[in-house]
Amino acid sequence: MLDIQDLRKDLAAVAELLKKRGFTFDTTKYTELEARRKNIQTETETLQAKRNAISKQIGMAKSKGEDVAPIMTEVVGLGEQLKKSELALMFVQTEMQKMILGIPNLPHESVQAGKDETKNVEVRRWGAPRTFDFAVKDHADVGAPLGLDFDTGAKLSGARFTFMRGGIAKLHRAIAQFMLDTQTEQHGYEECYTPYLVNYETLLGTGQLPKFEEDLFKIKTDIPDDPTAGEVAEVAATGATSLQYRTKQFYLIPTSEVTLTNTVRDEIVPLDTLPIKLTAHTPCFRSEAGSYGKDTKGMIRQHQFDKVEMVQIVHPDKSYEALEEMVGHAENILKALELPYRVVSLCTGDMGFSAAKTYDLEVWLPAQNTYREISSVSNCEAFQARRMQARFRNENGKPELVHTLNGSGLAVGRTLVAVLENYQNADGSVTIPKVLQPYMGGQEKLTIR
RNA sequence: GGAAAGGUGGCAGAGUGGUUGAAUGUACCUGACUCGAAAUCAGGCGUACGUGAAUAACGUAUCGAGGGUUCGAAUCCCUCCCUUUCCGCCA
Repeated sequence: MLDIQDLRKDLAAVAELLKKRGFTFDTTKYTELEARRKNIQTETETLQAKRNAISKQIGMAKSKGEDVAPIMTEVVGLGEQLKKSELALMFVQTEMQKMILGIPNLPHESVQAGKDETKNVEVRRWGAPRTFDFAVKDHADVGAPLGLDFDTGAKLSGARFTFMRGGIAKLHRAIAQFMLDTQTEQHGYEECYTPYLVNYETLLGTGQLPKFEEDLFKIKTDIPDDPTAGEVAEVAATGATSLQYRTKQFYLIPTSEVTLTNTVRDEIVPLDTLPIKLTAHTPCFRSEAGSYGKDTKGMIRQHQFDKVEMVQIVHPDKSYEALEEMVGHAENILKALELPYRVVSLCTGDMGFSAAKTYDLEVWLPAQNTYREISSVSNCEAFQARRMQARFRNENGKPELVHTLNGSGLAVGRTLVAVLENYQNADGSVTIPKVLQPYMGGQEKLTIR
C-alpha cells in the first residue's frame, strides 16, 4: 500500500513512477473520489460534532434535573441525516481503499525501467558452467531412475505434482536441512515453524490479496451451525434441506514470506529488537494460474514445492543494506553447493507487486543451457508494513513503519533440479555435493536403483 | 466438539447508560529538590484520520471485531473472533 499522503501531495509523480512498472493509475477517478471523500467526511464529522454537543447538553441538564424536552427538539432528524452521511462516507472510503490496495509498490530509483525480463540487468556471475564430455540429460531424465517419480505424482494429484522416493527424497531433505542450518548458524536467522494455512488478513498484509487470489489455493470449511431445538423443528416442518453454515476460509501459503512477515502485523516493536531475522522451511502452494504450457516437464514449476525463506524486518534506514546482505546469504548457499549462478537486478516491469527492488539469483541449468531463477530477494520498504500496520518505536518514541524484506534461501525443488543436472555423471549416477554429504550419512553418490 | 470465565491505554486494573479518551497504580518524559542519584512533589504522557504551513490548534473515530437499541454506549441487545480453565476427541 502506498502512502496516502504521497498520493495527495504529488499524484502526478506517483502515477509517473507507476507507469514505469507498467501500471496505469486512473488519476481522474482517484481525484474524483478524493474530492467526494473530503466533502462527505467534513459533512459527517460536522454532524457528529453537533450530535455529541447536544447529547452532552442533555446529560448536563438531566443531572441538574432540568427539563430536556426543548433540547430534544433540536436533535430531531439529526440521526437520520447522520446515518445517511456515515453510509455515504463508508461507501466512498471502501471504493478508495479498494483502489489503493490494488496499486503496486513504487520502484526504487536504482531500478532499471523496462517492460519485461529482457530489460533485467545482470549484476554479477559466479562459477563457471561445467563442460560435459557426454550428452547432458535434463533433471527429469537424470532423476527418474533415481526415484524422481512424476507419474505417481500425477496419479495422486495431477499435473505439476511430484513424488520422490529413496535417495532423491533424502537428497531433497538434505538440501532443505543444509539451507536451514546455514541460515540459522551462519547468517543469524531465527528458525521458525509456521502455519501453512492462513487467513485473509495475513495475505492482505503481504500483498497477495485482494489482487492475486487466483494464484492461491483456497480451503473452505463449512462448519454446520449447531441448530437449536427450535430451528431443527422448523427445518423439519418446512422440509428445508439446508442448514446454516459458518464458513471458515483459509488459504494455503504461497511462500512462508507470508507467515514470517506477518508476525509483526499490528505490532509496535521496540527499536532494539530490529533487525528481526526469521527463516523457515515450508512447503509453498501455488495454483500457477496463467502459466499453462510453461515448464510443463519436470519439477521447475509445481503446485507444491519446498522453500527455505529469509525474512528481515528492519529500520527504514537499513533496508537497502539488508537487501544486499540477504542476496549474499542466498548466494552463499549456491557457492557452498558449487553451483554456477548469476545475480540479476529486475527491471520495473518484472518485479512483484510489493517490491521496490528485487534481485533474482539464477542458477545454471546445463540441460537448458541457461540460467534459471532459484531465488528472489526483495525490499518491500514500507509497502507491506503499511498494509500490516507493522511499526517500531523510533528514537523519539514515536511509532514508525518498519521496512520488510524477503528472499528465498533457496527454493529447495529447484536446487534439487540444479544439483541433478550439474552433478550428473555419464553412468547415470549423480555426485552428491560435498556440503550435503554429512546430511546423507556420508554418501557420495546417488546411483541408479 | 461440550461447559464455564474473560477480552479496557506499554503493563496492571476500576468502571454496567450521561460534561469518560476513560479512575487508580506502574512504566516513561519534563520540571523542582539534590554535588549527583534515590525518594518525594508538580505537570505531561495512546493511536488513526480530517481541516491546516505546522511534530500548533481544533474536530472525528477508537475500551477484541461487526451490527443494533438510544438524543447519548466501554456500559444494554445480537453475531462473530480470540484467550484461559475443565471435560471429550485426536497425531
